[in-house]
Amino acid sequence: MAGSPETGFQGKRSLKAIMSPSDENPRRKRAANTGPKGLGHFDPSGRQTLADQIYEQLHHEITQLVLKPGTPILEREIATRFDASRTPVREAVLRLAREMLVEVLPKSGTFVARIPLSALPEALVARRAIECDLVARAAKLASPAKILRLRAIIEEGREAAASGSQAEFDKTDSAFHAEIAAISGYPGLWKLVLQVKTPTDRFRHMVLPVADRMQQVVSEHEGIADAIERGDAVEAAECMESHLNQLKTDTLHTIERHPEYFVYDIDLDSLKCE
Amino acid sequence: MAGSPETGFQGKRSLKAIMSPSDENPRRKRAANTGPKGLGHFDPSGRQTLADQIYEQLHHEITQLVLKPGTPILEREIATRFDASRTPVREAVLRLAREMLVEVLPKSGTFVARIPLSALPEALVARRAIECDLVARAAKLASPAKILRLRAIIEEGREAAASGSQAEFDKTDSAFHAEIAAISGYPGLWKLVLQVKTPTDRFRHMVLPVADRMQQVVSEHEGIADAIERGDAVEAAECMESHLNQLKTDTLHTIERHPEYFVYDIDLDSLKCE
DNA sequence: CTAGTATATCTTGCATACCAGATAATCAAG
DNA sequence: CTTGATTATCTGGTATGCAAGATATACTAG
Repeated sequence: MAGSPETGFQGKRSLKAIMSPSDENPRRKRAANTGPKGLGHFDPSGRQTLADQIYEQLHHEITQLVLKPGTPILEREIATRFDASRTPVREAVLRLAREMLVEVLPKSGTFVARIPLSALPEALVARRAIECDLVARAAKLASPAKILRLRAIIEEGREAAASGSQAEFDKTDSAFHAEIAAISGYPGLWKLVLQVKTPTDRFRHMVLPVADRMQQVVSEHEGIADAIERGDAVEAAECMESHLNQLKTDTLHTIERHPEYFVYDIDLDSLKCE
Repeated sequence: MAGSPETGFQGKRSLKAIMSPSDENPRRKRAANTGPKGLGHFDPSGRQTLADQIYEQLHHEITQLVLKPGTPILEREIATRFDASRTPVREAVLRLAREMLVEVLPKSGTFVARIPLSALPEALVARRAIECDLVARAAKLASPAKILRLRAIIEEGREAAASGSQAEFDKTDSAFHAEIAAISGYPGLWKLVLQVKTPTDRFRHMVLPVADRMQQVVSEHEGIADAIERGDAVEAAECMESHLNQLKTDTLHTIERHPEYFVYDIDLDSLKCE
């Protein structure tokens, strides 16, 4: 799961606008575009701009820790790498800057950002608050069909775990949580979670790959799905909470192993408590 | 509250990097920038780029409903208005597009976005989930000093309400909720709330200005502050929830009065339930 | 050898120019 | 009058060029 949290708000015109009949001006003058009139012109629009592609690639490389914190980002170099000009690269870099994935020092340089320590507990709190709420709603609303889709996703995850493909597994993990958001009736909130989730994703990739963590996640997902199927909102929320709490494991140890990857904007000790 | 939800991730270099002493190359060649080495170079940096200014202005005008949904955004026109080129304007527009405040139809035009109906309940759910959690934590952590700051903000709100200044009042409202996030120990999560909050802000500006709504909000804020002061987490969360639930009022009525301002991506009826 | 200064050369921010695609006005045909 | 094709013209996406500021190296003075 690497893609952009939100694809933006682009779409294709679908309906012709109404002509304004009376215009005596002999000069051919294009009238102001009247804008989208039709309903539901939301178009996920396979159309992808160059900037989008560059953004996604860089986002992927940064979150997967291919590009390590501190690495310089040369706009010019990226441009040639993608055989494009600086403009779309700059667009992508600016998006990454707003997501705190890169830091840009004006007139100096751009670098892959270190992870602010504060982002880790914040991500935890936010995810718990939102996802526990969503999963509880999902438990009350789930239809058999939806539950089957959930089971299917879990099964994909089991296969990915068996084949040891971390990347593939991560995708199913995202899909699982996104599907719960969808079942709960608020699919749009998943992209909110995606935003806060990013720092923890980067973090996860620097912890030693623990062998059976994937299988453990699969069984936790099953527990959540079971609770949803039973319609047990409280239990579902509790499962989700303990599932998310697993993110805390190895935190301190990992930070000690890669101290140069973090920004110490909060006290290290505050990570221990709670 | 109109400012950008997040200022980005820009900062000034503060520490000189270490020189690499051995470089026999007689040609003057500037070595790659070594990037930020010092800790905590986060610099809110009064420095504001042209694009930032344009973004903030447009953001303000859109959320305050000065620019109504459907209004065309002419990059060229905006550029001349701000006496700048298209480049920074484009930057600003792209940011607005990602926040769903404008829709850009490639090669056709850019328009102030209509409000997706789905965004309203989503904002409610997200805010309840996050802010109820935060206020409960705040209730457990609040120090007398923090509570005084909260009271001060409430008082500012009361004055703004008395003078009937909606804009001023909105600022204090944002400040109140932001302060609670700060007290809870997760100030960064307020910007998350700001994101989902935007559509409801636009919505609020098209409902007839109800006379005493501001005073009512003040007393609700007081109730929340009281609960926090007593350290009653449960009561605080409940107060916050009912406070946020007030956003639902007049929903359907307002939508009927301005049907052209919305995108009907979900069923109207689904707004009634719950 | 050390410390401070000067300068070459990099960087990002902004301005301008160009292009393909989309729209609206006009025209032609039924 | 309606419908479809034509074309001028506008739009956003991209490429390129210039300027101000920041850094690393070379240089100078002690």
